[in-house]
Amino acid sequence: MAMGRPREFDAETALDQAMEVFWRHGYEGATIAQLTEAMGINPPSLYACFGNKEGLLRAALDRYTKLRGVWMDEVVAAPTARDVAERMLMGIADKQTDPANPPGCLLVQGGIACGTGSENVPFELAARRAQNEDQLRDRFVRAKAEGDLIQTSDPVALARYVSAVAVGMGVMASSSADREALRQVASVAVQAVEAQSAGG
Amino acid sequence: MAMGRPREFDAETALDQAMEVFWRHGYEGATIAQLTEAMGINPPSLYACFGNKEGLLRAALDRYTKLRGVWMDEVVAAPTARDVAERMLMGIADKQTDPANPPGCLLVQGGIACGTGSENVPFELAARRAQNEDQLRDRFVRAKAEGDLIQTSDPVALARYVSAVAVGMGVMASSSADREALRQVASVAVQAVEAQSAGG
DNA sequence: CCAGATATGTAGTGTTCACTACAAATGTGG
DNA sequence: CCACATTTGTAGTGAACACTACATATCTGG
Repeated sequence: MAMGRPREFDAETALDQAMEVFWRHGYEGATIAQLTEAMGINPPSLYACFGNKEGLLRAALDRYTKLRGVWMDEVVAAPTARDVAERMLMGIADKQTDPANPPGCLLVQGGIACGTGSENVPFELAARRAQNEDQLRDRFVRAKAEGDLIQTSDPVALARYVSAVAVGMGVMASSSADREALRQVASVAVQAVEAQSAGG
Repeated sequence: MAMGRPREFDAETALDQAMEVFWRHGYEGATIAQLTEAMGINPPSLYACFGNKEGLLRAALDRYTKLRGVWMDEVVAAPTARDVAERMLMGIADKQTDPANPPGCLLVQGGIACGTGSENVPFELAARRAQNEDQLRDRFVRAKAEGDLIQTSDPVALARYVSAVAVGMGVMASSSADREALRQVASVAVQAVEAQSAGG
């Protein structure tokens, strides 16, 4: 009985636009005015759909990590730990300098430090980064079990390491590092994984 | 002829307090009210001494990089490229989890992404990080000339790599990574430098 | 002791922020 | 066609922000 007036905008398309604004300006740097303009809607529509600014960020993060999760599945499908690291870091070098997106990574750009009232935003981002790290860790645990990584290697530390390099590359990308520079970093970084690989 | 009323606070002590606030909340997240309270002064004193909020940040960054520069000199004094990397990254693991300071690194926490009107803050931070990278690069160039690094190694890429790892560790530290986790990352990271070292 | 100069504390300034009342518009079920 | 439910656009709301006018206080040089 009575379904109400239908929404006139597509939530996912609007989220993509919001994602870009957060990505470029960070959570605190992004204003509702910028967000609504990018999304092509007015503030009341935003609040009716996403609750508040933080709810919008969470929705954007959900969408970001969902897209990214598909890619991560391809990454961990690489045959060896070394190839996983290389595929991940080289892919990140390309993605973080893709002109179709703002530079860097939303999970870093979103907000490393925030002011009073937004203290949980950095934690929110950290939790999403931790998901990637867990996925890497599981893959490296398997690599060690398969004898691909040497027995003295620590899969947890390796996953942390690759994750840290990825974050560092994201910060570099956001401060105008070019693709070649990021690839150089990735190339060197992979050598540490090689050093823990059997026959490497 | 008439020197005026003397300042009642010590500028460097006040800067240390401001530094901590920027470190913890980022440039945009830090408010003048928080800054003045931490510094123990009133807004007019702040503006008379530092110009504006951005001027205060620059002064805090100057002080931060000055203190850090002393430490970096010790780092590059290590005998080999490998030891330079180890000393730097292990030292960072300790410093970024020192309870005497906010977690992470001011040059990252200060603001990776900022809103309209503060666009140059991220560049300001990036420029300071680049100084460290340059210092590392010079050291690695020397290491290669000395035969400490193998002839196929790229000192520029190596410096970029170590710098990227340091930044990544900073982000990890700010999201509650403990000292042991950072040391693990440092330990793995050093292996990439070892792989480019003569006799490594 | 006085004039010039700078610092300080109080108490604001205008602006921008996230967020929302409200009425009009647009749909559905009976 | 008629309640009813929900969305939309306009136009604000109070709060927080960076920053400052101004009177007072505290110094130096003569």
